[in-house]
Amino acid sequence: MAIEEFLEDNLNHPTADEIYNAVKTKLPRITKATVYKNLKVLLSEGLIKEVNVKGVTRFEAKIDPHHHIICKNCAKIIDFASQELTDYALQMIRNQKDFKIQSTETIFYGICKNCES
Amino acid sequence: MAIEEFLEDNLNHPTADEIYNAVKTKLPRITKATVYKNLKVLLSEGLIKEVNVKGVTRFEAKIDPHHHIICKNCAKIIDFASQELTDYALQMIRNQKDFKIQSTETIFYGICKNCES
DNA sequence: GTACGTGCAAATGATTTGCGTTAAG
DNA sequence: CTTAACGCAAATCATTTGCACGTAC
Repeated sequence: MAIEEFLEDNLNHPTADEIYNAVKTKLPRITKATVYKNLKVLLSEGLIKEVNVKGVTRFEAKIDPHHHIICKNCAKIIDFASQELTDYALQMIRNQKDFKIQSTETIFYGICKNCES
Repeated sequence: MAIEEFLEDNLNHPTADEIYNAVKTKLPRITKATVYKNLKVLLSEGLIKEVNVKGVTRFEAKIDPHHHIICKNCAKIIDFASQELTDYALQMIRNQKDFKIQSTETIFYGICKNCES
């Protein structure tokens, strides 16, 4: 189980399948079911977070709140930390009465260096 | 096909399944495959947008750029229009060099009135 | 022995694909 | 006739579930 955490720190925003393949090199007998079960546990413990892009679910080790930049072409994700932006967004929404807001995250869509040829 | 668009305007952020059920009352012989095919066409034409929450894909008629407030409990989504927030976010990211940013969207997570009992 | 995490295989659910049919120009 | 959209059934893909087993306390 600690194996998952280890992996989370290394790769950037892998899918469940990518995690499975990576862990398999260390634990050849592991199955996807086990990976999913552990991801679920880690999620419920708040140790990791899931991000959804174009219907693809990816996971990341949860550090502090941050934002994401996503390539519209290859779906690559990079983090963008900015407490300032978080604060500003929360400021904007402060008098929303139908929801009790708990957190916020901004997503930027664009094309990464690799994909603009 | 125009039927889909019609629906998009009415319901708020329905899933493919909800769209299917709604359209079926008008066109009883329609199938999910047709709904998916049309959703794909509308997406590629830029007439609708998809939003992903907790692995659930929802669709909305594309109007102008806006943000979303999502209930962590029931996954209900409501829109939050704020050009000001959009502008601020783009301002924050302006000297990002690895990505050519095209758009941005902020998501707020919270609990809706209905779900806080 | 009791409980928990595992591997495995089967089940589920969403989305996609292939294909024969149909309606419109 | 030709094309594009459709309905249908089967296929695919991600994720989940049930269950029997082995290890640790």
